[in-house]
This record gives sequence, structure tokens and C-alpha cells, in this order.
Amino acid sequence: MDRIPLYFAFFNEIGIIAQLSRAAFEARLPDGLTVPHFSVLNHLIRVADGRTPLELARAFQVPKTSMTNTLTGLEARGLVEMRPNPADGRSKRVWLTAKGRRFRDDAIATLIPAMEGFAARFSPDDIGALVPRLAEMRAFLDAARDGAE
Amino acid sequence: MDRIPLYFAFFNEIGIIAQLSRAAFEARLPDGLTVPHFSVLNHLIRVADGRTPLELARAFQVPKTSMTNTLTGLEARGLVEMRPNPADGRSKRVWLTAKGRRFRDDAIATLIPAMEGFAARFSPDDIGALVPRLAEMRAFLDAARDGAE
DNA sequence: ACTATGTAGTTCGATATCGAACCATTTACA
DNA sequence: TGTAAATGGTTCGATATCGAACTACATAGT
Repeated sequence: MDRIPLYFAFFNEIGIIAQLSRAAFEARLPDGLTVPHFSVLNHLIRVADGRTPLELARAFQVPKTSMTNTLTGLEARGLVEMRPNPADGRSKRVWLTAKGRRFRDDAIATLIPAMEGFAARFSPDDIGALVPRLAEMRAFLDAARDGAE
Repeated sequence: MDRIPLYFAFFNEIGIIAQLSRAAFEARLPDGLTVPHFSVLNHLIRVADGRTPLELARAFQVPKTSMTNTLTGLEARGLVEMRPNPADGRSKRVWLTAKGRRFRDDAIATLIPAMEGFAARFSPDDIGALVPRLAEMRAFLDAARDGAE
């Protein structure tokens, strides 16, 4: 098929952008924090405190072992606390600490200048138009994954 | 800035698509081969045989240590050969083996059905319009990157 | 109530990623 | 020509990712 290389190119660009943006993010996060660390903090603030590890794993579409690892790192740095889940003895709930909230706010403040640079070149209108289409693709790929296993 | 969350969302979608597409690719590659392995084989065929490891590292924008690791894997599987570079005693050149060429062709044949599924939902016109814009972003991020190499 | 099955989370082991330090060779230049 | 700096590549060590197997608790079906 003639058009197949186009799709290879597409996923290739996506992959490189992900890689470069991730590196750029992490270069601006202190103390060896990674994008998953930051994303979890962010999620806990934007959505809600007190999620379970498994809920978080599903929200980010990573295996639960990866989430265990991420949460261990956050806990070791005092940015979250894990407490038993009173509603289910197998489960835990993840709570932000004051330090975690402060840290996330600081991190955002640090990341904004880099974002502004990007925003100066790629307008909010453009990006705003793109996001829903990317979200569609993400949903498609996510569904294809379930179907395939 | 009000519009900053939009950019966070954008990079978030990119990251998840990269993660899901990578997992889908690797599920269809045999023998624990990864996307970087496949990409290098593909690059050697599409561009040219006999690149040096450092050229490959730059082409994929990864650190040279990562490329060493990828090439070691390919060599161990007999898909490439590394020979000294007659023009420079420090350097090597990477050559495809017959097995490497065959492997790459087989891998593409295996990947095409999955691509067709995606193509049925997201038209070549749409994707074709997207790719140059993503390439622009990739170039921008690459230029913005701090340390070269 | 009892057993079978399912679910939440961790541990373990294999592999990938990547920075720092290192060695060998090449290039710049006094 | 001789020495300093730069370059190509690997080794080493730290950390991330993730599947398989495991433990502990929960729920369904009898």
C-alpha cells in the first residue's frame, strides 16, 4: 500500500515529539523527578485527592507495576502519602502532602516559560484544533489494545 | 496564563499516543525487538547502509549510549554487522545482513494490517495534513534542546 | 458458612534509557 | 613534530518500564 509509509512517518513524528518534550520537561523538574511523577501530582490536584493506585494506573494507561514504582518515588520524596482504604482492605488511597502541592505549583511555574516559547510559535488555535483529534486517536488505539488481547 | 493547560493537554495526548502505538508495534515484532531496533533497520534500508553509530544516534535524536545498546541487540540477533570504518580508526560502520533485510520486510508485512485498521478510521488526507505540522514541532523542539548530543 | 474465583497491590527479574567517566584516535595549532 | 583539545564509541551505574508470579482481601454462587 502506497500510503502506509505516511502512517509510519506519522507515528515516527509522534514518537520523537514525545521523546523531545519529555526530555525538555524532565530537564526542568528538580531532583530526578520524571514526567509520570509530575503527571500524578497534577492529576491528584486537577481531579481529586484520594485516588487508589489502580485508578491512577488506568487513568495513565500504564501497568499497575509502573504505578507502584512511580508512587514509591513520590512517597520517598514526601510528596504524597499512601493510607489504607477504609472501604476495601486490599486497597490504598493516595493523598497529596502540603509539600506535594507546593512542589507541583513550583514545577508548573518553572515549566510555563518553556511552554510560552512553544506557544509563541504554535498558536492556541492550532493546538486547540489538534487536541480533540489526537484524543480521538488515543481513544482508538486504547480500544484496539483491549480488543487485541 | 489561561491557555497553558491546553499545551499540557497537547503534550499529554502526544505522550499517550506514543506509548500506545509503541506498545502496539512491539506486540507485533518478534523476539523482543523494540521500536528503536526496527527503526534502525528501516533507516538503513530507506536511507543507506554503512552509516556510523553516531550518525544513527543523531538521526534518531537519542544519546549515543542508547544507540550502542540498540546496535548491540541487532548485532546479537545477526540483523546487522559492524565493521571498522576505513576512513576513521575511531569509528565503525553499520551494515545490514541478508537476514536483517528479510526481517525488516517481514516486520513491515506484519505491521501493515494494524496500520490498515488505523487508516480506515483516520484518512490519509487527514494524516498527510498533520505530518508536516508535527515535523515543524519536532524541529522546533529539537532546536530548543539545550545540550547537543 | 464455604469454597472458588476475582481484584488490589507488591516483589522479582529482564531489559531499556541515558549521564558520567573512560579509552583510542584524530585534528588543531604552536 | 609534539602536545592539547575534540571526537567516536564503549563501559558502568542509576533508574524506569513492565510481565509473571505472588499475597492478601473481597465477592459470587452454592
